[in-house]
Amino acid sequence: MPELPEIEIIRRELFPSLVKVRIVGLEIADNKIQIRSEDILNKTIIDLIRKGKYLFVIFNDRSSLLFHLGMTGSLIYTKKREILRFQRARIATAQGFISFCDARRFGKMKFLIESEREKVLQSLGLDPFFPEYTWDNFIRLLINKNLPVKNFLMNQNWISGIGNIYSSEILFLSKVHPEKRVNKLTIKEKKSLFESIPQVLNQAIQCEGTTIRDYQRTNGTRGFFQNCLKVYDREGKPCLVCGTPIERIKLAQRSTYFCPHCQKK
DNA sequence: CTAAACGCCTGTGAGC
DNA sequence: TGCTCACAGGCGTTTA
Ligand SMILES: [Zn+2]
Repeated sequence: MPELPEIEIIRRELFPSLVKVRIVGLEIADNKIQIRSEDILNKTIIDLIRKGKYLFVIFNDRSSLLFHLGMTGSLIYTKKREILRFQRARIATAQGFISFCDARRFGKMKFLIESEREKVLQSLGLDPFFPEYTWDNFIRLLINKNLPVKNFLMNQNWISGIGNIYSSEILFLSKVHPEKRVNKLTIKEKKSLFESIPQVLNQAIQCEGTTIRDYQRTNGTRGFFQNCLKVYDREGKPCLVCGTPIERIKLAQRSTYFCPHCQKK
């Protein structure tokens, strides 16, 4: 479900409800989640950090909870204790409840001490909104890569936060064909990609994320960037720039959408 | 080493 | 209505 913009929206929405608040309970309804209540009970949340598609709830002793929402995960905040569909875990705070719902159970929820969190953060590639996202660091990543640029964008070890929807959108804005090999990109295309990545993600954040089927904000409502998608899920529909029908192909076993006229190999 | 393919999970909607 | 199939915002592991 969620890529960088959706996680960032969730982080911003949860922040005022969680920071400076104490954990008072934990209920787990899925044996794939292994957290002991005593790991987090009575700790106070001091920050919420996002990198790529990961969200960390940081406690006063620097330990943290890691959340990754997989394909269908959501974090729903409620004042009262509620039974929600596909709920895998529920955290009670002094103020309310956070429910981790996730139909396909690809998501992750783990307790980490500080050094473990550092390791996860280190393993993730450049986040497009971190200060390390610079032109020099960006082009260094492209060296010696012989794979389709779409696959490159989706690999979280190089750049973190881009998934299947936004990779197609970024490539359309950059006018780059998704199958173009990274080592064949022109300098102009590289520059265009470098700029399009934060631009598309930013627009999606302004629109509170993309809800096509599963994504929900923390109050259960939908985002609206799905109304602004230029190519994703628009197979056969006219390109909004030139009118050519949008095509769908498979790359890395994932649907990939592009305009064959605006995005030449 | 790099890059591609597979497997994990469950739900939904289209077509027959 | 009921069945089957394709498909779904991801990623860790296995294979080539
Ligand atoms: Zn076009």
